[in-house]
Amino acid sequence: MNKKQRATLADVARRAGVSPVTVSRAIRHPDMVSEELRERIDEAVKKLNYIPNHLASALASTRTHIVGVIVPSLTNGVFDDYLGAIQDVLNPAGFQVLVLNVRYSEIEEEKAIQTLMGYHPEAMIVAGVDQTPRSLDLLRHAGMPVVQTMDVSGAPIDLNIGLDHEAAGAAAVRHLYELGHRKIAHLTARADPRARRRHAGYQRQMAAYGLSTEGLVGASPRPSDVAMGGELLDEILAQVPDVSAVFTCNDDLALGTLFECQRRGLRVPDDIAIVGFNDLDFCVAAVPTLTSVSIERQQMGRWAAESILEIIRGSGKRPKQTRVDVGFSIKARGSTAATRKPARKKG
Amino acid sequence: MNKKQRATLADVARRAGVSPVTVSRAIRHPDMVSEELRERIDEAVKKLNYIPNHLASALASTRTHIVGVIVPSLTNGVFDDYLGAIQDVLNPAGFQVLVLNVRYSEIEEEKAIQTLMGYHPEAMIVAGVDQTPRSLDLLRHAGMPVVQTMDVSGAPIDLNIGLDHEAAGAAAVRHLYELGHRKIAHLTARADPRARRRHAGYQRQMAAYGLSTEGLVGASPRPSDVAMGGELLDEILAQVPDVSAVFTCNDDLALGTLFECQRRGLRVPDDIAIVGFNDLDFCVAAVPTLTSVSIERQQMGRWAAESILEIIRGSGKRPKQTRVDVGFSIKARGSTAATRKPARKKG
DNA sequence: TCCCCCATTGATAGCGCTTCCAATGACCGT
DNA sequence: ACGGTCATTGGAAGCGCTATCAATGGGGGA
Repeated sequence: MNKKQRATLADVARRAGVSPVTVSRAIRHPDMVSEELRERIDEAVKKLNYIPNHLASALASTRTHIVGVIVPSLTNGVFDDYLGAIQDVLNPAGFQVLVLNVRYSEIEEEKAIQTLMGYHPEAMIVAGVDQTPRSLDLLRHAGMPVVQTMDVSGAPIDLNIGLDHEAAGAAAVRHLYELGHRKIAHLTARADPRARRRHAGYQRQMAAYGLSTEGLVGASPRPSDVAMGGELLDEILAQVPDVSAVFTCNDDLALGTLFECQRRGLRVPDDIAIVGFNDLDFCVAAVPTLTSVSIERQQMGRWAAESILEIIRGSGKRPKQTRVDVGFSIKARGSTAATRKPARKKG
Repeated sequence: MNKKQRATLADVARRAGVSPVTVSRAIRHPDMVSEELRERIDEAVKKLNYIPNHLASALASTRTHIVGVIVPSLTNGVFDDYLGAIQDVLNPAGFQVLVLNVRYSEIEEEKAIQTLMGYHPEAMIVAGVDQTPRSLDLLRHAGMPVVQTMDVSGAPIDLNIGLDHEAAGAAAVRHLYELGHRKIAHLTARADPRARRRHAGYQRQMAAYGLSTEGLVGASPRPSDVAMGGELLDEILAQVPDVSAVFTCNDDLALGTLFECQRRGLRVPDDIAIVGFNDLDFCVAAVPTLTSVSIERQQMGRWAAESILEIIRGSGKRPKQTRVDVGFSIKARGSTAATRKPARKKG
């Protein structure tokens, strides 16, 4: 660790015997500088280990080339795929993605938006549509493109891509109903707004079928993990021993449910059918394979990033499409395969 | 989206009828400003929705309050816990963590380090000790504290906290050997340097026991996922049908292995024992529960962050300890429970 | 009562870079 | 040979903020 300050543009200029402006140009628009100087400058850059100061450059040009992204979690593969897609579009275009993880906390999200704005990003991508009034206000007056993803409820701030979680929850119930299930449980961990909508969809569809949900909803305030799936299933079984299917708010809980069934000797899907949410990679590997609601997380990320580029490059022109519902699809697998007959109890 | 520029310090000053310096002070050192002015300024800040420009402030003060963190992946819970711990220390101290995910690519890592340095972070935390020569050079001359985490091999650049993956790999083998296993397989996905060391430890320990590893190593160049665990187990079984135990380079593969056993009707641990790595949350939920090598990812993150704060606050003084081996521990669970007797084949 | 000290506020000078415009000289056509 | 054009290069100003030091005035001690 040498204590000497990092080299600046001026240092490079001095060493190459040119003016600072020329160095700046040689780096950003090499074709505007004669070959001779360019080489001399490149050499000086190497020699001095010069790395442009992004803060100074951003300040002077009022172009930060930063896009702020707020995610509520990094614990599962969902946001990894999503972020990956965003970066794959933005990085090659010369933009840096600044990610803040707010761990499903509205207060952290408010702070994160504020922090992010301090960096003057050129656009912002936030997950969900349920920001606090203060957050909404900040975003609305941010003076930059804002994309809300993952959800399509309500009136978007600006651009919006997502899916209808209420419909997805209802569809999961429908899937099970059509397979003959009537006692359908719902398990949900610390419920973010989207999980809550899925729950609402479950309730609505159950009601539409005239089915009671009493004793069939297992909820925990803790963040979800696999073990919780088992715990919540325990609770349900204690109240409704003949529950025949479980729809969980995410795949972790689905996996935990599957394990708990194995532990108890309940056959899946014969005794209990399971539907998860997100369609993470382990769904196809599990035994039996897990039915899950698949969502287009990569597409959401890609679209958000591409729309932003379009706006920035088009100097503010709005893209023709500002709102997209990417839908969802139920990947029907082993955990909801048609069963020959009710095999347990009361059959 | 209003197009008008964001308010600046000067705008606030004008509105409050004070000088810009006073506004700056009122925001950063409120107790240095009289109550009356402070109130007037606060009001102006609110009214104008003023958010300090972090870039300008960092440039002027040469304090960015940024700590750069490079992670090789976000796909599993490992780096989530780690990042969470880092943020929990750094954020309250007024530092912003800038995370770059390099997806296990050395080239991306090189670029990420360069990018990060453009932001003039006050410290850097990188995962692993296997940076490219160019990366090492950049980090060594970065003129800031650098913490390498997750591994302890070789000569650290600066600070270092991690564990000995070679020893961990060997310990996993020892655990299985002592339970009577002799045909111990190793499964590994796209191998980052740490996974490679675990593999080396496996090889060393097998050799120490005089055991052959022929046909017992399943490797894939693809990034790991749960399904791959099954595929690799298939390969092993094709070559060594009487394999009795499997050590995987991570828990995803372990889970996939478990599922594959279930699919094939192989009993775990009676027919095949399994040891994973990382001890992710699902290990305790699986049936049987999965034995795994537990690592102190939160502690590594916390220590890295705390050491950085210590150095920054102590104006460069080195902490007494600059290198820590946090070790590892094998969480012995159901998947390696002692079996009564060899139950399959050749028994 | 006078002076010193401290608390409060402001003026000035950059941080490292880019934008904008001017200056230079080579080359061209006529 | 001369004005004009283009390709290069440099100078000056300033992005929004903070560090530094100066200026102001009130209060307390001698």
